Amino acid sequence: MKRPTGSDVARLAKASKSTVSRVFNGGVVSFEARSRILEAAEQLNYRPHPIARSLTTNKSNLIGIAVTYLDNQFYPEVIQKLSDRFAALGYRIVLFLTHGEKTLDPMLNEILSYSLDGIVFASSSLSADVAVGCRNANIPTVMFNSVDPLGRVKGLAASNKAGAEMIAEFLIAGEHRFFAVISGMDDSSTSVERCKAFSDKIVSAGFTPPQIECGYYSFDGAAKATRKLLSGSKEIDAIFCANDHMALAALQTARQEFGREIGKDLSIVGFDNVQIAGWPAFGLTTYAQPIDNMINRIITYLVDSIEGRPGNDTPEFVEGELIVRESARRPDGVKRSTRGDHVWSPASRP
Amino acid sequence: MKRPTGSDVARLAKASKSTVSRVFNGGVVSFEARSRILEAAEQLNYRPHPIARSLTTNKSNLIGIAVTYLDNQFYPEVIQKLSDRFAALGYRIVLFLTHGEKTLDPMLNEILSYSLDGIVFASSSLSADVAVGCRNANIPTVMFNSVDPLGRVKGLAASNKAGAEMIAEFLIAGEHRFFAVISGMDDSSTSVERCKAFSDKIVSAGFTPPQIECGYYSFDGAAKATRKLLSGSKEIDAIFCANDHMALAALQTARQEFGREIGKDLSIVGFDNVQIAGWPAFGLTTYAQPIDNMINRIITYLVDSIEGRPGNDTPEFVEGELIVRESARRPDGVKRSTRGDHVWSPASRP
DNA sequence: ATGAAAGCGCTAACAA
DNA sequence: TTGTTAGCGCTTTCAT
Repeated sequence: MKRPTGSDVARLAKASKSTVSRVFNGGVVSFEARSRILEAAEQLNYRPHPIARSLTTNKSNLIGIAVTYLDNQFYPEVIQKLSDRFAALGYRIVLFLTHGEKTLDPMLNEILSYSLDGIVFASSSLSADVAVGCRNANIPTVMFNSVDPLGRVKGLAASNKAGAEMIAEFLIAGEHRFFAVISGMDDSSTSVERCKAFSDKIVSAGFTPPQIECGYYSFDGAAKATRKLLSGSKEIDAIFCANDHMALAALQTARQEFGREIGKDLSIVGFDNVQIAGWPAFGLTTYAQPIDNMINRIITYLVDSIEGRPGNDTPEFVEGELIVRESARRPDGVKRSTRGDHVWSPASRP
Repeated sequence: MKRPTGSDVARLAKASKSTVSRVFNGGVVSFEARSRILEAAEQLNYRPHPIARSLTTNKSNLIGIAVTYLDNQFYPEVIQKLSDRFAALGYRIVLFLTHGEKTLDPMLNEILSYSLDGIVFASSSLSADVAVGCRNANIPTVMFNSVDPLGRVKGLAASNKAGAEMIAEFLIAGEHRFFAVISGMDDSSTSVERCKAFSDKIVSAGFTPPQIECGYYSFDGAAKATRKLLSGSKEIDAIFCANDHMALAALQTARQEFGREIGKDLSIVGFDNVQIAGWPAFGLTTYAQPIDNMINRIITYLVDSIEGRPGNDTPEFVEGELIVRESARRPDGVKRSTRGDHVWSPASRP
């Protein structure tokens, strides 16, 4: 009836608790004892109790992931991959879904309550302060897809600057003239970096500074921003969106409500390369974050920290590539990548 | 340096461990003692250790969610909602992402290893056996979106039969003639029920039995199925897909590769009403699962079970409604719902 | 190679 | 109302 304990097994196998423990932890145990214990365990359907174990080992084998909304497909993708990788290492994922709360204390408290072995903040719209709080509580912490501007906690992000600049160059090479930007949140380092780099490049190339509208990282927000942009007097022919989720909204709004032909009389470029971006209905040209690479580094950093090895604590930026599809007019120099999709880089210009 | 314990607080506050415990568990404590302890706790930055607590209370406050792929947007939505609701009740979600493994034992083992207070299996493509295993290990378990054909474990699903029948009637009323079905997995009760109910209705109305192709619940699988369907000799004018994820694939494939005008010369209907289905690019007509209602019941059942109250152990089927958009030719009788979208039901036929 | 004993941080009887 | 005591199930010295 009750869940069997190590003592039960010990008793049945005529061994001691310690030996039972050793069997389940790879300790040295004689062949005889081991098989007796294994058999007893089998018979009782025994499984070590992870919580009791955690109490002594001080390890929970739980990794937290904090994300905001899951409707931006980027995050489910990240969760999926993180979960797979961590599972292979014996860790499980505990989810902290937030809603962009501005009062962070209760949330921090929540997170710290669970004795996590590590946590990754995968939300570009969550203040770095919570991550810093975790860091200060000595739990291995890493920010994904955004970084603490003050460098107080490990961060890992795509090279927003390089990506946004490449997009600007791509659009310029594609002979666009009037640029616009749909930004995420004003307090998101990710959005700010992407938009600024894009604008700077455009301006330094001698074009009118892009009109910038905020899409609040949401579908509806981006749709609204698009309406504002396209109803204005300016003849915008290229929109850069701070992420794919918003780009998808912009694309559809422009197409359905303004009759624009995407990739012909209006180009739209996103950032992230979520799966949906490649769907036939969209064919979104976008900057692909090198997710696998980023995940690898996260895992390495976290596992190193958990196991007490010193990690590289500085924020890292990883370069991705521009995936060219149909949502933006193509300049020369688009090449087929080994994976079968098309890419472009300034260097590949003829 | 080290995390402070209840004893530390007790010492500093000149009280006993028990009193400290009481303070953090809503026990009766004198005002004086309480404030002394709270102050000491604050000063030491003390927080009860959940793992130690779990060991005595036998509650982990952890709820497992097992899902397969997250690229079907239905599941992120479910996770989001479950997480929100459970969070409000003080539970956290630990994620078990599977990949349709056919060897269930290691997975069951994994799940049972964590001492979860409850678990919800939210995957129509995962065998009921794992859920039954959990049930047998005495952990409150519920299947979401699928049920155990043998009724060994609590299940909660949309009324697949009612939904699929309604879709069939809808399409018949819309004067379609040649029907096809894209099914999920053959061993998924959900898919089987939906497809069978649809076919039965079509046949009993005197039409040719629908051609059925398997889409394996995946985007690519459904795209392939669509190609098969539309390249065939039959002049199919309506496709019912066992879920939205596949319907979205079918819709795009038919549109892009076969030049079909969706809602005009080819109607496509899905099942689930995921957010994306409502996007302008798709306007997918689909049967909406009453997710909130279902989630409510799951929570109630699980919490009741956890707290030792007897729950209703029989599988439940909840009725949803048919959301009418543009992907299928409309019969008469479509009405505007209070939420602003359009619905249809056989009863509303003129 | 094995066992005895201590203790992880907490809660829960019980006694006072 | 408070404190004392005894575990929860496990790992981990330390002897043997």
